[in-house]
Amino acid sequence: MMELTRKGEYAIRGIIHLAQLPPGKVALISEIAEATGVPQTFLAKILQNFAKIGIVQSFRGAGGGFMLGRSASKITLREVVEAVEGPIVPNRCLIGSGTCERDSTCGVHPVWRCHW
Amino acid sequence: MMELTRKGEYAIRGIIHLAQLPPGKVALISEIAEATGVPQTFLAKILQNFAKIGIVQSFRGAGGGFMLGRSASKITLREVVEAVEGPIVPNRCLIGSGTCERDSTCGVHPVWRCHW
DNA sequence: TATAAAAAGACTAAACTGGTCTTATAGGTG
DNA sequence: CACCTATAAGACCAGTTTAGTCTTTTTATA
Repeated sequence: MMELTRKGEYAIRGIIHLAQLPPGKVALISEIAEATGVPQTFLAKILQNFAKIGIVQSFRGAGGGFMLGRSASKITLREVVEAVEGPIVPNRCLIGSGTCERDSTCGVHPVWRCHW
Repeated sequence: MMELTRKGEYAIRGIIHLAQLPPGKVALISEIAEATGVPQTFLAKILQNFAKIGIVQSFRGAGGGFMLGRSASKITLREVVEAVEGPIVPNRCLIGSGTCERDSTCGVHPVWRCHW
């Protein structure tokens, strides 16, 4: 199934919710979870990860919460998806040269490479 | 990981092997498996499935084996991939209307739909 | 009939998915 | 300082999927 996982779908929903907030406003995880219909602790994990790579900013303690780490126009859907799902690439053998031992003999490799 | 599974990769290798044979020639599963570096019983499953949907033709008994079910030019990579991995669609909510209960309220849906 | 080959189906270990739960830590407030 | 509010971190878990293997059956040929 070449589909997003739940995690990917949830990540997008969360980011979009944050993007629609007035700039500078922080949102509680409980609020985001409720609005997006995502299990709160699961969404928290996702956003915590995003905080590490700068897509969102998090604030602990009273008055804390989450907001985007930079302006929405500088965050791509692809970036969000790849952050949770890993690189969008049709085949492992394209990730880097040397990762596939069939690289030199397999007739499929050059085709993938050319179309990607 | 938005990647092909092993099964998808193996399927492609198998089909390409068959496509490179002289037309009308049947290949033993053992031969295909060896040439493509795929575990034989696993590849057999894949090709047996392809036989059911007509992508390949199979012949049992002595002198049997596999060949393409139609000319290679009429078989698309997408068809092969979708046959093993399921439909290539980024999000479950696009599969059919009514499959997602957030359909009417979710701001993400129309975006997906429009770009797909 | 013997043999060669695919077909079918049961079975398995390991990894991944989609979470939950508990504890720790950081920041405000009185 | 004490207390409360929030995120952070990490252990844990059931269920599903992946990537196979193994055995038995069926079919075709010589």
